[in-house]
Amino acid sequence: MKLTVRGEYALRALTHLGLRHSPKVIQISVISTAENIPKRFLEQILNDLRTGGFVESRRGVAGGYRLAKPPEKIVIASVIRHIEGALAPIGCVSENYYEKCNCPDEARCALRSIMKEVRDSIAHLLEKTTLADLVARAEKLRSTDPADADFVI
Amino acid sequence: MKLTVRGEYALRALTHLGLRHSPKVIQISVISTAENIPKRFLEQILNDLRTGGFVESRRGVAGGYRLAKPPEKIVIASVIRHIEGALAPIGCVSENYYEKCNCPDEARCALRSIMKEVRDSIAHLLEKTTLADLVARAEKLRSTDPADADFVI
DNA sequence: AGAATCTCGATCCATTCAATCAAGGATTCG
DNA sequence: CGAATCCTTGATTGAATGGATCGAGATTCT
Repeated sequence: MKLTVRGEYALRALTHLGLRHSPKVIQISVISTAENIPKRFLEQILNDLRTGGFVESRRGVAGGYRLAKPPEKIVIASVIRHIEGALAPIGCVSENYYEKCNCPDEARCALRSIMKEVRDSIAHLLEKTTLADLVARAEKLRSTDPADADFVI
Repeated sequence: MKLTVRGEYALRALTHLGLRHSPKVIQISVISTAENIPKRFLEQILNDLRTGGFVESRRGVAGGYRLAKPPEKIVIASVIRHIEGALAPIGCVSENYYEKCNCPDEARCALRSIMKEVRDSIAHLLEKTTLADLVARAEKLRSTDPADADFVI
């Protein structure tokens, strides 16, 4: 699994929405400045998250985005799969995005068997983690180290 | 971590050499045809593995490649790091290829804390796996399912 | 109507990947 | 020695991907 900037932005935006989860919507520009994400790019990403069913939008003057379901129901693995594609380090061990590789005999490929284990450990971790966990961590981390916490330039 | 075709080829070539580990060298063209890897490309990759200290070469008529050290000493994580770069899914949690990310506060980034766990589980798995393990798996897999094993077209 | 905001497709540029090519050196065998 | 064989190095190509921006259109509120 490789998380591109796109995926990173998606998860950071979701965390932002999760921390302020409510029926009220939040504008792209607010998230953009708070999270330091290029606005136009974030636009694309939020739209993508919408078609994936993770957020919902409201247009017009008081428009913006909010989560489409409670944070506990948003599984990180699903988000990454939707934005980035396979979790697996190589196509031939992916469950959701399988691709045949060109090795002589896939069923007896030793590399494949190792990579399968890598995939499983990644998937296991990310399947059990939800946006609620991310939000909880964010809240916990926010309160740590209050000494430096004030040093925001 | 994402394994490109380049890394896949590198590990398959190493496995090939590992299965036939001896002072005698094996030619590029032999590995190329046996493993179904484009010869010119494999040339590049083996050369790269040589500068990484994983294999050594012998020139001339009876030239070729062999492992530079016993399979037990060749750690898969090192190979992947040399060929592909970071194991971590995102730069800001990489131990060997750290890159700062643009989130407002890296030390309190919830995403980073999750990705750190992913990185650790990947690294743990690949650090403890050596080429000897890969070879052992290959040998074990070779003997399974002997019914279909003969059907090589 | 008009302003604010999301929507959606087109486009751009830089980088990476996979692969090939070309020229040259080194080595060994006969 | 000379030729075959093979490694070495660097350049290059073509396709795909990633990051980002733009512009016009649709929607909603006031």
